[in-house]
Amino acid sequence: MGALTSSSHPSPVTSPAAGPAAGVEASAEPSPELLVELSQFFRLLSEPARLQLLCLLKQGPLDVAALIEATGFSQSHISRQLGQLQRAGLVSCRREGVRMIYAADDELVHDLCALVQSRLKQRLEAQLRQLQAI
Amino acid sequence: MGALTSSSHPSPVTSPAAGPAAGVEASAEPSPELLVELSQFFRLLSEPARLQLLCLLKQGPLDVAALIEATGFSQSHISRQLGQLQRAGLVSCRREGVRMIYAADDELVHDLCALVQSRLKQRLEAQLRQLQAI
DNA sequence: GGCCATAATGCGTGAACCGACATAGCTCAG
DNA sequence: CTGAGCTATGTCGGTTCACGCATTATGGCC
Repeated sequence: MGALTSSSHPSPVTSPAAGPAAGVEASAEPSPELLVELSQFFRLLSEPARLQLLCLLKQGPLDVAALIEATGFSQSHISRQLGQLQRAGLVSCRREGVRMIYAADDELVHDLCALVQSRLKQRLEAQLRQLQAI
Repeated sequence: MGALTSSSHPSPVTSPAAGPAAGVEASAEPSPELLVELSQFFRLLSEPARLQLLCLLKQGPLDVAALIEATGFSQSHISRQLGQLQRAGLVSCRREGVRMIYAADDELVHDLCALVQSRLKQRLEAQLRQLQAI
């Protein structure tokens, strides 16, 4: 059963975009480890709380108390999220007496957010046009 | 208790990057809805399986069977992930007889992956230098 | 019409993780 | 040294979600 399918069609599509032939095997495919690392990075950004922390820190260094005040989350939660972001190198912290001052340590995040934001806007506009066309 | 600390330093940091003053309130802060939408988008990329599907489709349109073959996941799982990606507009599908041909429908994802990948590489190199310095 | 292949959907299980409460650790004032 | 404030961590309940199995829906072939 499986033999027929695998032998019958090297190119699974009949459209002109079938492919450049030859490289049936994974050619320019990223390694599983890279995929895992990429996904782990994106996972950090997949939580509104963490994104909010990054946005707040983008405007300047803040201590944990200020972040608690700004977000309304519990102290333990804030501290945990900051720990994750720090391990990923997205934020850095230093002691200021008894306080811990956190600072955004990576411009990339905001670039990514801006790119995605523009894409979301683009999609909404397209949906709007579709609605208006009807 | 807090009176002394609050009266002594309105700015929580003593470093030169204390802040632009004035805008203590959330000024250029994104709305919670936007944060949620951004996080939902990033969540799509927070799973190695979905990233792998996007990478495979980047090299050309493929049907579900080919994606199953390439990834080793179950058919139901592949179909579900493709459904999520399609709802987000990252992939598009068309019928080809009994087959469903999926195609990557957004260049942005690969740009994002490339940016993050370069960042990961950068971090690894930095760690390597730190190890060598010792 | 039935039959088969392909893809999509219900359902269940297990792990991962959010978020809060309680506790321990660290630093400074007295 | 002792107490008080700020932060990090152990623990736990609730939710989400990946992943596979079984079933259903859809289109081609006899």
